[in-house]
Amino acid sequence: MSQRALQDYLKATYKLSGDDERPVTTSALAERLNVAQPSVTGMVKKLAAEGLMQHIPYQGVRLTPAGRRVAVETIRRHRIVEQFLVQVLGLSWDEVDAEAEVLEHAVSERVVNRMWEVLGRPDSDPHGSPIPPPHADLQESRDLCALSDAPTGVLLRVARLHERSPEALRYLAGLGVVPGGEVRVVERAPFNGPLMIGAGQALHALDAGMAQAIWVHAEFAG
Amino acid sequence: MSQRALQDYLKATYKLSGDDERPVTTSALAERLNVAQPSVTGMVKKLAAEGLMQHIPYQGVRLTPAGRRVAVETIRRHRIVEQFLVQVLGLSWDEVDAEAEVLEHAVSERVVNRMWEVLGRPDSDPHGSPIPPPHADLQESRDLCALSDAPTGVLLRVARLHERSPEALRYLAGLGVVPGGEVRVVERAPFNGPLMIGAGQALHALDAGMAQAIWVHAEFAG
DNA sequence: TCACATTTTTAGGCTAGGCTAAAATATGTC
DNA sequence: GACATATTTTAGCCTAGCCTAAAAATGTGA
Ligand SMILES: [Mn+2]
Ligand SMILES: [Mn+2]
Ligand SMILES: [Mn+2]
Ligand SMILES: [Mn+2]
Repeated sequence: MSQRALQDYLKATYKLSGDDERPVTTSALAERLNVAQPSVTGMVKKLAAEGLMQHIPYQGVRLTPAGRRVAVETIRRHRIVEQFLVQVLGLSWDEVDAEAEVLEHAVSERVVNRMWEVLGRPDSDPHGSPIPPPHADLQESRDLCALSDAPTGVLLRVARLHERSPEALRYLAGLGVVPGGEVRVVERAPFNGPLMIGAGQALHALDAGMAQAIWVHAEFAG
Repeated sequence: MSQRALQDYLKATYKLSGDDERPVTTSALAERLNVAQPSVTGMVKKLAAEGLMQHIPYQGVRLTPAGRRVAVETIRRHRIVEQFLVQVLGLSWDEVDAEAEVLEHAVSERVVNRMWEVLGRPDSDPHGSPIPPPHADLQESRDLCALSDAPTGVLLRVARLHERSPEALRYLAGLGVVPGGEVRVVERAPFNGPLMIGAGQALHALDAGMAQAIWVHAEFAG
């Protein structure tokens, strides 16, 4: 198996599985990886044979501890590369994801750790996602909740942005929604409708899907 | 075709072809790329169909102008990455070649040009090989000759080291042979035998093959 | 509990980039 | 100019990673 395919499958499984490590369907993987469902079934069998996944036919897949380690190391490389591209090479934070999606498979452990050192051992990437120390595990969403699930009226601090398209990120930044910034949910339309959010002085309508990509600190003692 | 295969084949052809752009045999490519000869014939046909090479069966291959451009851009990325790994990330100059061999296919034009700017637009890599400006052509061995062809007794300045193994590079550095350093050919054994070279105070015997990897300025006005 | 819609896997095929063994071509020697 | 030898190409095969269409398993609701 190519490193690229292997790492992308494990990473996608990890991200879809969540902190509670619930099983992931092959169709969810297919959608996330932009490949057909039978392609996923084929790859999943190989990854299971390698001991990186557990596959229960018709049920779904789960990462083994070994698979989880590969996934976490790949995500760590991705985030360090992103931070490096922004801090050292001056690329803009909304466009580094695509570059990192390739480079995460090409940088060696030595190179990525040197990057991390040169950056001063940062603990998060340009989108607010955590960077663990070498070989450490990753706790993704400690004390965070999506803006779509956040209480109304409370002042909240933005922790991370999960949206990957540069356009979406620039749009959110234009609204004042950036990691470390403040937002308030003013009103929530019923039936999973758009949210009215306050950021700075202004009030904006925000699609519910986009609100899921915005993670805020659950308790904001601001 | 994958970018990786395409770029490595064109790069190898460029390097084996030399400044006079003489035709390259498929067996020479096979040896350089560590693949079997029939694999090269197959790839060469595809690259010729893409307009990147001209293939005359049983004779050899030559790069087209388009193929040469791809080769030069790939070599440029390789050398900028090497210099960046040494200068910014602190890797040692004898071990960056292997890293660059992978990264040269993964860094985008934007990233490599930012690296070049951050480095202060260097005109050579850690081994003394030239780095052209963006989109410029490459003149590899202007006024250089291999130590194996250099005149005896004359003080020479080392321009570049073509050897790729870290062990060989460290050995040469241990002898005092580094880009920018000085050497003198004291004696040359007949039948392409070893050379006696002077570097600093000391005198060393050097294999003729290794002497081919050392390029010196043809006229040293030192 | 059984029919039906949905999800997943299997079956079979394709391209890329390798391989070995056999056939074709080129070259050096007499 | 003919032949032996070396080089190169062709033929046929393999694995990886993708695809579509068909078959099988799942689970829903009457
Ligand atoms: Mn990736
Ligand atoms: Mn990120
Ligand atoms: Mn390469
Ligand atoms: Mn170099």
